[in-house]
Amino acid sequence: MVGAAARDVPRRATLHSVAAAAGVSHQTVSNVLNAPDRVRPETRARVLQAINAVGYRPDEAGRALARRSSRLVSFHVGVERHDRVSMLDDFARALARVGDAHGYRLVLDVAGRDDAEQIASFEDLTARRAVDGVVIPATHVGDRRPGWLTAHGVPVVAFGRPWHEPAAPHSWVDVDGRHGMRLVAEHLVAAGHTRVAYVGPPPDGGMEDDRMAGLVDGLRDHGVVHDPRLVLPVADPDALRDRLPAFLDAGRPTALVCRDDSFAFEAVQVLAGRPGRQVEDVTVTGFDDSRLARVVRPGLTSVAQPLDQVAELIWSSLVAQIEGRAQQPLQRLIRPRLVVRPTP
Amino acid sequence: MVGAAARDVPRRATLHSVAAAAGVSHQTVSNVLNAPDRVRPETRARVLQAINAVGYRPDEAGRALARRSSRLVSFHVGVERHDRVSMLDDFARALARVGDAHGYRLVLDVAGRDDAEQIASFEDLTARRAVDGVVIPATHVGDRRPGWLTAHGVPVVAFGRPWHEPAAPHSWVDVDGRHGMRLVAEHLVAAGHTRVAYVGPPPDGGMEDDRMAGLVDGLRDHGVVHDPRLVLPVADPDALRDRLPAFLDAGRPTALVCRDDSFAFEAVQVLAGRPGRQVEDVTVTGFDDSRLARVVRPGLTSVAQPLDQVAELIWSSLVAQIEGRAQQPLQRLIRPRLVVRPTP
DNA sequence: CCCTTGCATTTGAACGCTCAAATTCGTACT
DNA sequence: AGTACGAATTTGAGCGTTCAAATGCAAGGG
Repeated sequence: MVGAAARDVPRRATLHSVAAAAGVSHQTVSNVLNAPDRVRPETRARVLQAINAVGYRPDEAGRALARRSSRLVSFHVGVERHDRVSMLDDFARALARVGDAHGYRLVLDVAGRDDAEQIASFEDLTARRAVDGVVIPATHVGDRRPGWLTAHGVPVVAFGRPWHEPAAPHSWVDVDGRHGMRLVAEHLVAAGHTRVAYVGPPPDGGMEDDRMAGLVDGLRDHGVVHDPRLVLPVADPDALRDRLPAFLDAGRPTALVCRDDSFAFEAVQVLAGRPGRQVEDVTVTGFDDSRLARVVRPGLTSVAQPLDQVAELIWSSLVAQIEGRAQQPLQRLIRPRLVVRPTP
Repeated sequence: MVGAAARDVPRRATLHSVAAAAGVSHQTVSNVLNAPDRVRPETRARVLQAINAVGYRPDEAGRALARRSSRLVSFHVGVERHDRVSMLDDFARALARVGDAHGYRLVLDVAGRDDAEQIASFEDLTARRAVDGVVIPATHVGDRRPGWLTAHGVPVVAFGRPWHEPAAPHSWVDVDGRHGMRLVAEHLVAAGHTRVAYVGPPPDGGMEDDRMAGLVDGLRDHGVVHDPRLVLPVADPDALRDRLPAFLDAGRPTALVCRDDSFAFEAVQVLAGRPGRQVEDVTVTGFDDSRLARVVRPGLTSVAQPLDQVAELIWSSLVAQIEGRAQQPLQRLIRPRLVVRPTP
């Protein structure tokens, strides 16, 4: 039953059948589709009419084979997920949408437990010419993937800086977390806070340092000296449950700047659970402006990642690389904006 | 620079070059890969050796053209997102992972604002032979997409029942929400609850009715008659903020069964905000066992959708349809399980 | 000893497109 | 009038695979 339709149909329209119908050569039909300016307007109209009459659509496999390009890009994620709140979802959507406008599509590849395994997966994918390029949606300190891909001539753009090697020659886009945290600091100082604490994972030589430094710098720029004791290093948001209350009692901060929305969310929960105190006693801020930040109460002031812009940049570089007209790697830091959510 | 590697390489290994190296014909090499049992073990070993020596990998475009199948399946989502918490993420991951095991890959298609637009997108995709089939990750009452696809011979499996037309001939997999709610009811009755309220969107002739009915039936089966006044119909979780307090005061339920985790999450927030009362005074349950249910406090007892199993079923049917050996449509209801999270 | 059978392997033709080069044709230039 | 040019169009090859049919070859039956 299923699939029968494909067999019943007299025959699939091809470049040749359309050409015959329009009284031109197959290549003229191809030109009408791929380089309309090369064909005379009257001819073009006639061909277009024939195309519509038979409902012709170019076959992707034929195209891919002839142009040696699938117009497919791998969105590569590891098999395990670390983040409690996923931005991946919104990001993948933005990427797919923008890619469509460029004539490219996104393939979801879930493979590999670590860099080595993922690199093996890239090797396979590109050797089979299954994709034209790769998007790496998140990087980590010491990430070997972008380097491998670039070294092997595979078009790639990473979302995330090469922290360990700032001069790495591959393309990347990242959100300027430091700037984001400065915005948070500015906002808090303007609201009268002077005892501002930072909550997040300990320094890792990468993003963690960057975010915290942004806060400290931002506070300083607005006349507030950050007390180094007002830092609560916790690897995982879950740990806040045990450690946050004592931390609050010891330092008495009036604001809690969290490394991301997961930490912020957990912090809010802990605050809400303190007997005899109001959640609102301490202002909590997050980062990512995830769905969590939007639904939790009190609403979380958070730093929003401009995902559409990131997607736009990624494709512009990726397409340039794929089409062989990439002058130099794209290496761009994007300034996020602050989304202020006043406690109701 | 980029892309240079592809040009420098002497020449890409093909079926022919491997065949020449192994001293056999191209077809024998093809057989070693696609039908190993057709070739003598010694020959097979020799060919395999040649394949490894040159690092040959079959070209996907060539394959797709010859077998008229891309081994690509569209994961089709609309441009707008309705859900506050997305399971899409986990679901897409599960689907991609299982698909890989079947030799298929998932393409992320973000297109269309309504059924008609999405159908146009399907039409295009299949006419270009860009994909072999489609997965529809969520259906709605009156959904026209699965019907259109099936009528046009496009392999499709929907995640979600055809509520308006139970006998619809297309393939689908769904989670038995009614059963899930029965589990919730059973759990609550066992915990001693008798005044159990339901919170969720008003009846829609589909899933909404099903979930609520499951609760009512479940309660009855365990000796509790559900008071029809203990239903709070709200279209959106946000509305709970205004309406839940009065509802609680009026009916004094001891348990709040929510249509899904978004509602449950919102309910917990409202409960936590009530002056002079404990969150724990009322037990809240959710549905989906989303990330939200896992991180909110108190932990939400929720109904877990067995996404891996769903993915497994979807691919089994999809692949059967694609390969033309589908006997009859897959129409399967899966029983979810209850994840109990005791309030600490 | 020849013919059949069946297995292993080879041959050649698609599949549907794009690219590069060749051809046609009308126009302008000498 | 003859040639040169450029634009529009056509021709033919090639992309790398699979499928169907043909061939080669050894073993078994008459």
